[in-house]
Amino acid sequence: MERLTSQKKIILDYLKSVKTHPTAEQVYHEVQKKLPRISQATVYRILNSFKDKDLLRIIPVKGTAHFDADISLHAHFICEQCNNVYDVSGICSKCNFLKSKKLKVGKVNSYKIYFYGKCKKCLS
Amino acid sequence: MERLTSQKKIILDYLKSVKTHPTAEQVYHEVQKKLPRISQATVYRILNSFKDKDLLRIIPVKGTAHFDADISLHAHFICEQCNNVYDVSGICSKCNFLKSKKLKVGKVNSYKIYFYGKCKKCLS
DNA sequence: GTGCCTGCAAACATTTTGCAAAAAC
DNA sequence: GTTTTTGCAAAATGTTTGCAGGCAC
Repeated sequence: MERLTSQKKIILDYLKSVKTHPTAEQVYHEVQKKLPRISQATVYRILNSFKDKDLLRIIPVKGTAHFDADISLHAHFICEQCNNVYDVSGICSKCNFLKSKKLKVGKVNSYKIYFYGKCKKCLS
Repeated sequence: MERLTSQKKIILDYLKSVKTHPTAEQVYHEVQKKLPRISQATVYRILNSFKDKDLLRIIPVKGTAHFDADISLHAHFICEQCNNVYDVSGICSKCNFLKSKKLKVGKVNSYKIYFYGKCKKCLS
């Protein structure tokens, strides 16, 4: 039976509370404020278990995983300058043909759309 | 001035010759057959320089970069079982609204579409 | 010959693992 | 009390870097 620990609660609460998409490192530093003795290994283990339970999605940015606890269908914008990740909603609903479950190459379970560019903050 | 070395030639030839999307490790092992003394560092350096010159695209699969020397606009299918990457053509041309250069969050330079699922080979 | 490029080894960043102690149930 | 989970440290993985020697020009 799985156990509900304060570490899991606090990590999930944190991820749900932010609109950004933090890395494991950022989760670790933020959660550390409430649990000073937590270790990075625990953060990674918990994030992986959440991923396995489909509680979050991973956005790969330059070889580093970013975590998104909003699993509703939406695209992401990745700033190539600051590496921050932003949500882009409304795009996926227009792409009906992306929803096809079969392709020549195999059976599709899911799809992802990523935009790359320069975010508002970095443009100014 | 940049110099044309046999390492660069052989790596690019290899990437152009395959329809798969090899990792740096796979490039290294393949190129090693022709250049037994090549090092992994050289492979990484050359792949990075090709990326900077826009000769190839990177497809991130579970934290590992796969390299695609076909830079024409196309989507990718990633098999969640064997981690192989396949091309999906014809999809992007249907997504005209993805070509918008402006989003609320910033200025778009490019976009990518990834499908995830189980490939033909792993299904059978 | 000059200066870019390579090979080697070491460093680096991110993530995973083994294990004993601690916490959840 | 039993079993899962944690913290710590070490290892594993993927990638980058410093530097001396080698090769392209």
